[in-house]
Amino acid sequence: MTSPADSAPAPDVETSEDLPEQMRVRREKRDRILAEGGEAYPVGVPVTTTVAQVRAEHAGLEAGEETDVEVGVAARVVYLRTTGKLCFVTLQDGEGNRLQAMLSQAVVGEESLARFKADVDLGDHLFVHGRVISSRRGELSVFADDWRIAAKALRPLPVLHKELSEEARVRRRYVDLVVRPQARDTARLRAAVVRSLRENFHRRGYLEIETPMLQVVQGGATARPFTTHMNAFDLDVVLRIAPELFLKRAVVGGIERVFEINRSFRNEGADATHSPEFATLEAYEAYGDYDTMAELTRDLVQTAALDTLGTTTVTLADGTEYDLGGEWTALSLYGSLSEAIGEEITPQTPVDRLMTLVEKFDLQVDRARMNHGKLVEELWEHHVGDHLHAPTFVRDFPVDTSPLTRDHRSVPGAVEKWDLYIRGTETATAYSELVDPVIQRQRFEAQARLAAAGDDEAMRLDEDFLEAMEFAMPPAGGMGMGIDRLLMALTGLNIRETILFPLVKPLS
RNA sequence: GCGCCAUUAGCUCAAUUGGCAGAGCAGCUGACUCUUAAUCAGCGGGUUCGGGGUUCGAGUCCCUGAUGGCGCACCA
Repeated sequence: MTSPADSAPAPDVETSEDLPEQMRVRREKRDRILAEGGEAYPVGVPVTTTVAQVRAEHAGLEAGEETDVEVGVAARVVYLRTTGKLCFVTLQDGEGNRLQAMLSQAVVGEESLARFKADVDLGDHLFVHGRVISSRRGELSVFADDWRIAAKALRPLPVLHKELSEEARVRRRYVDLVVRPQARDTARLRAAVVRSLRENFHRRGYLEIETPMLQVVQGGATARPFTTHMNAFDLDVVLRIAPELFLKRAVVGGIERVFEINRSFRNEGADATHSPEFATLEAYEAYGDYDTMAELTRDLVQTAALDTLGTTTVTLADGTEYDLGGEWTALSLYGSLSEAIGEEITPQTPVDRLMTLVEKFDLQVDRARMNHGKLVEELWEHHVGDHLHAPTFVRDFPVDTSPLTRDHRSVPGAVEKWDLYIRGTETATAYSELVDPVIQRQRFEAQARLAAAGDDEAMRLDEDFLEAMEFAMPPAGGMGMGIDRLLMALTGLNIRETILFPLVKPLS
């Protein structure tokens, strides 16, 4: 919003000589338009329809055929072909639909056509009014009897024939959206996928809620949080690393099927699969367990693929196909690791033996922070995880890396947790939730000891959460899925391409 | 955080061994009433990412900083 103080006439751009030629030229055009009493940024233009509608309603027009249908449309100029007395301009809307406009000197007059050539640039938003016709070559067109600049672009559009460099795409996504069809497709696919997920949950009787992003106690995952401060309470708070502990409070309160799709934040490295702010889905279902959540998750992913792409065999950005359909492989963490290294590893394998193996395979680990679970997961990742390609559930994890998961009903020392790997990337995780408040307190105390020993990713003891659990949470399955990761699975793109405006470092 | 590679016109990219910094599109001027990334003729446009150094001479070599990509580490 512009405050009154800001609306004073802008001073002339004194630095115009310093600007690149093309920006200087466009600023001069704007100034000239205003000086001649015209408008470079009118409050509105009298549009009567959209580019898409014109195309849809006149799809059958034959080459050279004319109609009496008069329309007013506005969109961005992406091509200009200014011949002597008949000019052609291609307009493109936000979805990439294009429509040609033709400006004939015989219709608009010599003065208007000259002004068009002088004032209109690639990238401007242009309004044209006229009859819908098909050109002699069969191009659907508006045969203009009037035109107007709807908004003047002061910066040149990049070339439409080459993709922007990867950095330029991310830094100027708005330009990327104009020039690159896949940028538009990805933004729309993301919205469609999230919609599919929501509708699926609603069909299942789940309630969507929003839980705090500003939290007093770091919990729900092992990760380093962003820290900040609330002045009014003089209180240090963290941006949430997961919504888990609040969603469970909701289950305690009787919201027995609950989900949230929202952002979490982790103050860790950023790479092709990690973003400091990322969208997750978390869902809890009372009287379910991790098997219930596996079925749910497979259906959510497969239905999202069918709803948005029409198939579970998705075509990735590199042209390869990836099959998300059918049943998915399930394997046991300990079993698959034992098989891979040819030695029986169980939840009872001592830390010393695991450390020996880690050294034998030359894996780098932070010795001070290692426990049984971290070592097993390290070994598993290198021997099994890195080689997974097809969608795979990896089941039954070590207890000491899963403080919110209940003990396995039949495997001593393990917990009922699975991770879902898609194209080798961890995309979702689920538990049979730990609901015994006494054991939960013991797990938190173990985490607190790690934190005291300097592990800043460890969970903190959340007394308020424990009190909630002491009012009894029903047995439940819980699941978390990365929305960005799901988009990656459906497209084969880097995480930064699935996020419209990812965090980028300032240039200066 | 560590290592490797990259950064050149508005955009996408060239530039041999250290020897006059270029192309396509875009821009400007002119021609053209059915073009399709229009065409034709002509003309402009550069802090070669910033700073420092070596050299007669640096886009190119050295040091340093910034940003990005990839790999490793951490993580979902």
